[in-house]
Amino acid sequence: MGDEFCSCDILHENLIEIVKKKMPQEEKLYDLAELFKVFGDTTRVKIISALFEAELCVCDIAVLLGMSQSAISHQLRVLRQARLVKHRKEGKVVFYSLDDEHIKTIFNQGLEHILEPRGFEHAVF
Amino acid sequence: MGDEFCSCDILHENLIEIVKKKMPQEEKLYDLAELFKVFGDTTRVKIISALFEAELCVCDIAVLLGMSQSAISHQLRVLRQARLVKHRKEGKVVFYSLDDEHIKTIFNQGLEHILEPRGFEHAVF
DNA sequence: TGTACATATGAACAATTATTCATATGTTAG
DNA sequence: CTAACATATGAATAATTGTTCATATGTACA
Repeated sequence: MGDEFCSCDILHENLIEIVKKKMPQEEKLYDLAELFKVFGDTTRVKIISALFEAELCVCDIAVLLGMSQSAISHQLRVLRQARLVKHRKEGKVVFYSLDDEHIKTIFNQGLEHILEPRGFEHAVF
Repeated sequence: MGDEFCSCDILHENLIEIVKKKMPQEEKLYDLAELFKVFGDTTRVKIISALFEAELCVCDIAVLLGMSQSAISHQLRVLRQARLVKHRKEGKVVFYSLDDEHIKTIFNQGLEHILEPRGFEHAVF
């Protein structure tokens, strides 16, 4: 190995302990990663972005994104399980809409981040 | 197929057009998904969460998370490329810290979402 | 100059995940 | 009850991605 110990550990040992204590529970961080995983797919981001504008049925979304009904339905299930969208049934048709205010904040902050101009440190030459 | 058309399309045709026009560019949505993908991994969420508390070197993080130096280094690269962390070199040691204010908002909104009590619609019996 | 050490990186493997295809469920209209 | 339709879902496949292992880079110090 050789990965286990390094002089650096000794130097920052206390700091590591302090940080460890301040960090949220392991389980919370796991759930948080699961949540962001849901945002981390182009199809789902597009669906969310569409539902930002209006309530839509499954078929609308499929047409809008040019994808199969099945693919959309599978992704809507993921979004539902993460409680990001809610659904309303009207006869055969199921309408989906956003379920949460946090989504808008997360989404917009994400957009702001990617639109931010790059500093020197990040320049890709 | 049979997925291509449905009566539903005809009903909401106008709505689809309106939504399509309002949605951000395809490319932006792709980048956004890429950004969230970076948040969507337990190891990286833990790293971010640790850097919330203090600037740390690679080795500190490896010890803190009980993972190999290599694994951490690979993940730090991903975080760097997404401009979520910045680094500062001091001799052999490289210190990492958070690079962006949006991260904190995104992170906290995410936490609020997962900590939110579940409504009836989402109850898992 | 050479050794020790912190970090970075390439390749390979294992695990996860999105989409497709086929089919099931549930609702409406005849 | 049956046919038509919107949506959901299971299984399989294809693509993506995280970690490991081995090794490279670059800095400090003797």
